[in-house]
Amino acid sequence: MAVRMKDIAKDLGVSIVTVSKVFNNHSDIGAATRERVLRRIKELNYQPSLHAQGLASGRSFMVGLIVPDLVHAFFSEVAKSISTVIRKGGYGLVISSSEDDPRLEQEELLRMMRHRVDALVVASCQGTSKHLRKIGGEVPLILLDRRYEDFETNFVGTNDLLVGQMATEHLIDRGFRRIAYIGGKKASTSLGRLEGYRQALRHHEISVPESYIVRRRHSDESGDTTGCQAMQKLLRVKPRPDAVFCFNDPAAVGAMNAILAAGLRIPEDIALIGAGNIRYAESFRVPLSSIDVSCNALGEYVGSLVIQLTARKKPARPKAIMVQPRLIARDSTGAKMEQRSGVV
Amino acid sequence: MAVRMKDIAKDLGVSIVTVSKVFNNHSDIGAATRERVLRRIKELNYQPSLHAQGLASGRSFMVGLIVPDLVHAFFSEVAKSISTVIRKGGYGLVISSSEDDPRLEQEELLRMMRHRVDALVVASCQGTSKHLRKIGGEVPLILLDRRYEDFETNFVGTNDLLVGQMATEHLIDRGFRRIAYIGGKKASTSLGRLEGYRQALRHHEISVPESYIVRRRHSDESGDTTGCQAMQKLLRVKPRPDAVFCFNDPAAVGAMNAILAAGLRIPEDIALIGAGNIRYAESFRVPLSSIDVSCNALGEYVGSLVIQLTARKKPARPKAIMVQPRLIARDSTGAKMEQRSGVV
DNA sequence: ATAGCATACTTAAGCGCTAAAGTACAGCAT
DNA sequence: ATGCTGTACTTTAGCGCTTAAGTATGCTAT
Repeated sequence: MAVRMKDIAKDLGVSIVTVSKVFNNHSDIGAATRERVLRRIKELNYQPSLHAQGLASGRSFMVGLIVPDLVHAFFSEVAKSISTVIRKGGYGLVISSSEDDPRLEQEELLRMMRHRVDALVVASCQGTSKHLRKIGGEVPLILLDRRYEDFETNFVGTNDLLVGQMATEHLIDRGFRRIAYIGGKKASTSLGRLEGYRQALRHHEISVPESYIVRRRHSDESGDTTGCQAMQKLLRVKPRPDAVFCFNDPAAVGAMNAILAAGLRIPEDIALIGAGNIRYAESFRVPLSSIDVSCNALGEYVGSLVIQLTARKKPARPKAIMVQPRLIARDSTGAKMEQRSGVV
Repeated sequence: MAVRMKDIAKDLGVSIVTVSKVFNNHSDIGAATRERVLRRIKELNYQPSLHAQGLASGRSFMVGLIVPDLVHAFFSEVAKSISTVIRKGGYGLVISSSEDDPRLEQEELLRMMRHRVDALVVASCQGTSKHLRKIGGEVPLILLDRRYEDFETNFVGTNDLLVGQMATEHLIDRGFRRIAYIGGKKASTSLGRLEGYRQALRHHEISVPESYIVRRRHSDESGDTTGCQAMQKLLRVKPRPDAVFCFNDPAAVGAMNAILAAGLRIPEDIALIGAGNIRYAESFRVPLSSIDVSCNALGEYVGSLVIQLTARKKPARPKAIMVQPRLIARDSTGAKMEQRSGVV
């Protein structure tokens, strides 16, 4: 088995607590002893057992993160960012994916509770906030990206209304009028962006048939497949839309494939805009216009919130932090080719 | 704090051990008591502390996974697959990313040791096998995707020689002769694929200048940027290559951007093939030919190996499992447009 | 009637650590 | 000499669980 404090203590003829105190930088240890212990720790490459530490101290120094899909570049990018930030605070990240399945998410939530994580970050795909409310009572909880109307807790995400407005406004700007929407069924991101889309259209007194609005489940896990199916449905609607706003980029990729497979051109026949500005967005068959949400910013907000929440004992008033979205116009909306950042 | 066995035991007037035995399905508990305990467990939504379980049992039921880059679709796909497989065996997955930085990888390795993971899966970016050898002595270790000449341990990955041969053969088949290679500096995948590339060329008695072979560091984390830079270098070589084999898909995307930015066409001016067949490979600006490596197969092999390794106490003879690669020809090598699987 | 045995539990010990309380001793003032 | 202080430790207890080793009870075979 691994080296224990006990081993080091025995080797040096001191008590276990002395070793513990050296390791945790307590002040009441003499310089000479400290030196000896430190050397031995290094020699044996001692690594404390997180099990024991967690059990004894009541803190795990672990943060849990549950996302709907790790392969979705948006979430892995955010995960990376969160991990980098909290690592500086001495926290580790336990990542897990719900595959956009509420049941699996619930299981993973419980698993995180078993880990006794010090804080929990969830991009939830639950239909209701019921389970999360319960969890929120036990451990500091931060909702990521998606939130619930009836559950006021810490939230870090985007102003989705604005995302929807910006995307739709951009399409209107570019002269499109028959603008369709592809979104998810439950996620608040989809709802917020849909509302923004509707407001923008209303503001410009553009009306579209309800059949222009297609919403599907499993919009994040394998969003491209769903996006493709949704687009195929839209292609059958008369009059055919001349532009589509997809609530996320994977869906937009799927839509792109469907449009091109139908022999139509982007943006000449149908323009396309997504949201998230994922890695490779500019490298798709038609470089994809998107509403950028800074993953780094999200990760940093989450990270500092984690530090805050774990520091205080009294539950603080829930905080909602929103990252401002930003339009990135590319070919798929006929915007002028901008310099590709991938080209150095 | 969370509910403990102690609470349930007190509520029911039984001993803690009785509760533990019910929870772990021991046979020596009466049906009535079992029933009562089970009900109370459910009522209180009891979740055992992994800290305590791990400490007492010496097993953590955790598997560690360290990859160079979570945003690289190949690794997140494999992570997903591994997680799915080992979950069935009662194991959880702790994922962490090294950002293609050997120092960070070493830190994460140590963190995993602190977790006392029951097995460790690493797609390593270390220059040498030194640290990994040490780790391998302490916990069942599985190298994923990349291996070391001088370290015979469990390995799950691809036949890289074959990957290189298949890609190069395909380019030769398609009539290209001035074939360049873009790869990484250290990773065994890059070395193996390079060797396959060389063998294929030799076999067809094609010789290329050494300047056709470009190798860069950080080929996985942000591989697209590196691929782009490498391609720019290749574009300056005279005579210009008419085809490029990139050792992974992100690099190929970067190369693609560089070629198109230079005003050249794919595959008319330069053909391109990658490896990994990542999600979206068919959705890039030019649908990308690639050598497919089944992420699911990798995940399943890793998963069953984990189960095997954790089951036995004696260290078994190291196993090397290789997934057979498969050519997926798309537009970027001028292959006939195949049906896009994204279109249903 | 009694040993033998299975059934259904409990008690005891310990996993590796931490936090709190205790102790020994030197140096100093009174 | 006595008490007081600070320094440098050690002892004790306990975190929540598991494993192994009891123990009490009723049932069966002889």
